[in-house]
Amino acid sequence: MAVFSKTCEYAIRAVLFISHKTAAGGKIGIKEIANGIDSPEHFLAKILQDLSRKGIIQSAKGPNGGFYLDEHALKLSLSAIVEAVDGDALFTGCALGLKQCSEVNPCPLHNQFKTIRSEIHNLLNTKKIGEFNDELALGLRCLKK
Amino acid sequence: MAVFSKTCEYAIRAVLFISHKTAAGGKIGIKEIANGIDSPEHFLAKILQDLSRKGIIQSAKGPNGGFYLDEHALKLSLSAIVEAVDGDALFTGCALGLKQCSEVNPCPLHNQFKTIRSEIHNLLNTKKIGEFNDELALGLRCLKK
DNA sequence: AAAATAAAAGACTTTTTTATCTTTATTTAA
DNA sequence: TTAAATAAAGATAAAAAAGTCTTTTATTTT
Repeated sequence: MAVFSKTCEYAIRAVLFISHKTAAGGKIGIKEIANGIDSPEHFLAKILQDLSRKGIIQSAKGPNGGFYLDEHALKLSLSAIVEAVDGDALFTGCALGLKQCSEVNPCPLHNQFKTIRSEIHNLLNTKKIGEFNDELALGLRCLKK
Repeated sequence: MAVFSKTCEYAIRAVLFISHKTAAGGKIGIKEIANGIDSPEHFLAKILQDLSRKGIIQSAKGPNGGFYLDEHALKLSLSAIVEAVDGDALFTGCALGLKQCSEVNPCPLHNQFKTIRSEIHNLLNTKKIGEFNDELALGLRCLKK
């Protein structure tokens, strides 16, 4: 199993791509995004529509339209994307799938995974959408293949 | 997204249950296991058949038959179960799903997730199947609900 | 040898995830 | 005000994961 769903992988890659490509203002179209992150265009469209409805990214129709990020969106952390797409199971769920697993009723892996989950949550909370722009511009980080 | 697939969650819970229930020798049947970990019986049967084929657990047909663990199996770590069921994507895959993500061609989250992945791998490598028996016997750890 | 027991195997169904294709609505610019 | 551009929405489809049910095979006990 992967850490994130395919949908969430595409979502994160797309948002970072939009951030990087529109850092100088302007918008970017779905075709260019799908191509830039190597994802199926129409499937990605659905994902971005959803993120747009949830206010995580912005969009505009018509000529010169496309996707972009507003001031608010730029300050969001990666966990906002993950929670919007995959929910909070990764941060709060039991590793062994037990609904009632808790401090007082722990599964065998409860304590160990509590630590790991909080590390993941902390990492995704700390990393902001816009903070990868520079390295992406320099070609030091990859979002496709 | 959860950390493990549902199949893998059942697999881990079932193997720990078998270990605990057969610690004194003897075998345990699929019905009792499914009931003990709150999983669908026939679905679990398939999972255990697979683990049995792969030598991670043992089984015997006929009256007084059932599932059990041999000497070798008891020494295995949880990562053996995870790798058998979910493969090694959790330990080696790119968080953003990029096939060619690597040290020289890293995704934006490569370094952070390298650490997290190795912590998970280390945890699962360290924990042995038999080491939960005592706490399970004392009712201090839960495998169902 | 027959009956009973229990896992193994096979066929099938349902649900979820991932993906594709077509049509509609909105906006801009000529 | 019409044509072009572009996201939004809807309808399917394909693939994978999860779950169920039935039949077969192997083993043991009587």
